[in-house]
Amino acid sequence: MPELPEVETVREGLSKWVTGRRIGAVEVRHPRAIRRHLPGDAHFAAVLAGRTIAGVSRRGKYLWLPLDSGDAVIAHLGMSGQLLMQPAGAPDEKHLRVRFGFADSGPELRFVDQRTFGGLSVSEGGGELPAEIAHIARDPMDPLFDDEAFVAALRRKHTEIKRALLDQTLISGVGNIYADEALWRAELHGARATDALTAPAVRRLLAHVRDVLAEAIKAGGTSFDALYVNVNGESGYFDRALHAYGREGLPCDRCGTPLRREQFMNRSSFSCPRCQSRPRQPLR
DNA sequence: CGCAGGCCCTGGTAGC
DNA sequence: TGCTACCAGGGCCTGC
Repeated sequence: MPELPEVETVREGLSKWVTGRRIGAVEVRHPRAIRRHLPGDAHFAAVLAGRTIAGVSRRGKYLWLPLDSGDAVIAHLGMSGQLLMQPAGAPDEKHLRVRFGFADSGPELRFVDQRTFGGLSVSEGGGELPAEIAHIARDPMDPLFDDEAFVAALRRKHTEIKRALLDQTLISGVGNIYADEALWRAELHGARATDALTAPAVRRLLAHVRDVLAEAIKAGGTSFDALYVNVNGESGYFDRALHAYGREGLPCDRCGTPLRREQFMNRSSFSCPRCQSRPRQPLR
C-alpha cells in the first residue's frame, strides 16, 4: 500500500542503482503487469533494450525513468508492487512480473507484484513528464505546488473532504492511510463537506498533510536497505507512528477516547469520535 | 460536467 | 483439518 512517502523512498534508492546504466534484455513474465502498454510485451522489451536510464522522477505515487531516447518507463506500484535490485541470476521471486537486465551484467531491476494492481509502460517522449500522468496533480512536496489554488479548488467542490484528499487530480500522493492521519491531526471528520470548510481550515489541513508525509519520508529513508530497493510491504510500513489508521478501539493519542472504524468508498476509515465529530448534516 | 460507486487482483486470516 | 467468506485499496471506467 505504497503512498507518496513509500514511493519517494523507492525513487531515491532506485536512482542510486540505475541512473546512467544501459538496459540489456527485458523480460515480461506476466502480461497484466504491462497492460497499460498497449503495443504489447514484445514492443515493450524492444524499445527499452540498449537505452540508458537518465534518472528516476516521481509525481504523487507515480514513478518514471527518463531514457536517453527521450522516452520514459512509467511505473505505478499499486497496492503490492515492488521495484527490487537483485544480483543477476538470483532466484526469481514468486510474483516476479518484469525483469530488466543491464548491459554491465550488474544487479537486475525487478518488478514484483502479488496483486498486480500496479504496472509498467513506456511513454513515448515522456522524459520530462509523461502525457499519461499529466492529469495527476502536483504533490504537496513539489516546490511548484500551489497552496492557494488547491484551497480554492477544494472549496469549489461539493464532496466529502476525505474523497477530495484521495482525488489525485486535486492533490497527489495521499492514500487512505495518510488521509486518515492528516484528518486526525486536523480534527476533521472525513465526511465533512468541502464547500462548508473555511479557507483557513483547508490551509491547516494541507499543513497537516504535508507534515505527515514529510515525517513518513524521513522514517522510510532510515529503514532503506541498499540492495533491497522497496518499501518492504508490511514491515517498516506499519511500525510507523500512526495515530489513526488501523487503531480501531485503541485510545485516541489526544483525548483517550477509543477510535472508531467506518466504511467509506469500500474501505476503512479510522477516526476519533470525540476529536472528529461527524458533520451534523450528511452531504446532499 | 461533476460526482458516486463498481471493478480489478490474490494471499492471509477469521470463522465454522 | 479443510473449506468459505472476507479484507486490504489506487486508479480507471461507467452511469447517473
